[in-house]
Amino acid sequence: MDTPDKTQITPTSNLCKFEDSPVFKYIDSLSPIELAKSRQTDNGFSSLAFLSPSSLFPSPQITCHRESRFSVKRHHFLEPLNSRVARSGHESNTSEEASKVDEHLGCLNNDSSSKETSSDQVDEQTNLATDLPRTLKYDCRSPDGDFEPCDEILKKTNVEVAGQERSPFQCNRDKWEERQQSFQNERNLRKICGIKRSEESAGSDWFPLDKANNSENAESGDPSGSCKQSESGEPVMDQMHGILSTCLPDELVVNDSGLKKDDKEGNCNQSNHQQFSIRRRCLVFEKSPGFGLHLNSLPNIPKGQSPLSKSTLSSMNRGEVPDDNKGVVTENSYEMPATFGGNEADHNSPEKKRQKFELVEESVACKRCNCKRSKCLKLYCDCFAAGLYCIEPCSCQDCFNKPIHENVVLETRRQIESRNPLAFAPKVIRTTNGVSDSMGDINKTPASARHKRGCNCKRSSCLKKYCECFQAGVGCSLSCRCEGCKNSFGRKDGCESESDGDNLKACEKNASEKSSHDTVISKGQEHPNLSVPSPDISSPPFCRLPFAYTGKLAAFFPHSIKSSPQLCSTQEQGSSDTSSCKPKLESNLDGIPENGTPEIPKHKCFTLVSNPTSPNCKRVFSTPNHDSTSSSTKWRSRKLILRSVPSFPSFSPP
DNA sequence: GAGTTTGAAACT
DNA sequence: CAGTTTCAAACTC
Repeated sequence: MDTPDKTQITPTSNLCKFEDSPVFKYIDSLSPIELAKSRQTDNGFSSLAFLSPSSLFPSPQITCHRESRFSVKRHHFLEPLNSRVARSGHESNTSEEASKVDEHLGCLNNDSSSKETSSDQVDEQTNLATDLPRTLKYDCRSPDGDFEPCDEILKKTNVEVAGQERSPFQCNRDKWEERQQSFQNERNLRKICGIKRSEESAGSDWFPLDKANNSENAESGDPSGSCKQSESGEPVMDQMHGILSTCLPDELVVNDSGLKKDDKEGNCNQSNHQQFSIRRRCLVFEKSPGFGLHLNSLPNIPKGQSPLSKSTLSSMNRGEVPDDNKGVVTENSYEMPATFGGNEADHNSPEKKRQKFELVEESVACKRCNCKRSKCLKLYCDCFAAGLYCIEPCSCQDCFNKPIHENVVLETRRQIESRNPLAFAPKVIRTTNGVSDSMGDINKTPASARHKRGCNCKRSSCLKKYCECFQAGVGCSLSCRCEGCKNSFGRKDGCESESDGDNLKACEKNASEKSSHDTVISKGQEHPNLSVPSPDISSPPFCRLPFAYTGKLAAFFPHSIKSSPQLCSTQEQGSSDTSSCKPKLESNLDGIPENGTPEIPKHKCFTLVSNPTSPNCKRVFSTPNHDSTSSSTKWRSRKLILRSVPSFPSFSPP
């Protein structure tokens, strides 16, 4: 009676088939159209993507949610009655938080056992159950274990369909199983490591995927004490990656490099899993228009408190995931949105840490809001705008920006982002290392940051905190429409302000060089292979490109930027990063104005700055014109990002 | 602390 | 896209 309807099954099967295939994955990533499609689907799937900001809404629900939906459907269609019965209770748990996992472990295990026995599982399945720890089993059954059902479906389908679709299914079956296993492993890992950690990692580092292997592997061995590999012998990471690809079309191909690398290096499960988790989160984040912090609000933070403690506390109070593992990570929690593209390298680098710390110190503390009529559900609310829940210190009234109203908050955010995808993106692109100095130079402002959209001051002369630029401690830029700008951090028109004549000259010089750089960059893009990843490259805190992509991409084009002494003079690290990734990307986007700063002449300024700094590189590429049409903007951004993939053929597996 | 000013956000 | 309104922070007293 539950015999799966072919029509119903087909889509799923096909989906698996396509996504499983490495070739298709690769093509998928290369094809903007396909990607856009899938994204739209995802978007429509749920607001999960939007919810993704782990820092804010650390709840594992996000991940589970997506997965669960997948699994539930299949269960209904394909699962044997007994299986469903056994699992029925389980499904209800799908949306439950990971924190409750333990509570259901026993139950789940039972379910899993029953299911495994009941269903004609392949030996692999059995083996998997045996090999995997309890938690893993749980995972299999858990709502998260959508893949198991899928696997079953596939198997059944294979039997039923036998000749018809046998080829495709057979071809992908193994992969599916592998992915399933890897998926389970990941879940297990997450359990072991603690969801929070993965979330933190997600919020903090994207790049870590690669680097994490080196550092984390050593530091955090696999709790289980063994490096796991899929039965097929294929590194779990690879499988996981495949799963990701399947489930999360958004994943950048770039990640593959890291994965592959991991595989080659024989990293342990934990790190891999962590990374995997991170990626997943990243993926989700990417989908989200962006959970950015309004950095301009950050400067308001009183400095009496310890950045770390403060940030941590803030995170906890606000319902964010506290960063327990890394002191520096606190920043992430705070910046979570912007940090989606965090770079592990940054964390590892002492200098980067210092910079981050400084940044945190500067901005972590969050001023409490005092909203009275907005219910803290509008961008008027600093907390809301920063992607944070209001907490006790807030003096707001009728506040809805609280975890208990998470749904409301998320929905509101979604709406706001639908209007303006960048609404929650960091307003200020801060370059601690001077990455955006390229831009800064152009603008002649000493501040190594810029307000993404620019201010619109009329009477404050940009000398008071009414001015977002001033408030953020950054100079005005060409993006600003302020009148009578006297921003002490840098006037929009002048390379003066604090800077002296030398700066002015430098500014001009930089501008000219910038042009040349652009040229170089363009060439580099044309010949991406020529670019060589730079190990030293670390993205500035503000320049967090989602996924490993950021780091990698940046790594590919540091040279072009560095070629300009001035641009890099201040701080090579960041500059290389930002510039590298930006120009590169921009080249791809030729003719496409960057979001929110369309007025800025690309070739004059590193308008790109806004982009690179953008919490999500995707945004970086989105066109300003599309701001109003959020969806279209998103798609385009993603397309662009994907297009950059070809630049890294060597890293991305075919 | 109340009132004013300011500019971003939201709305039309 | 421009103009207006709403809002909350910044500021002044």
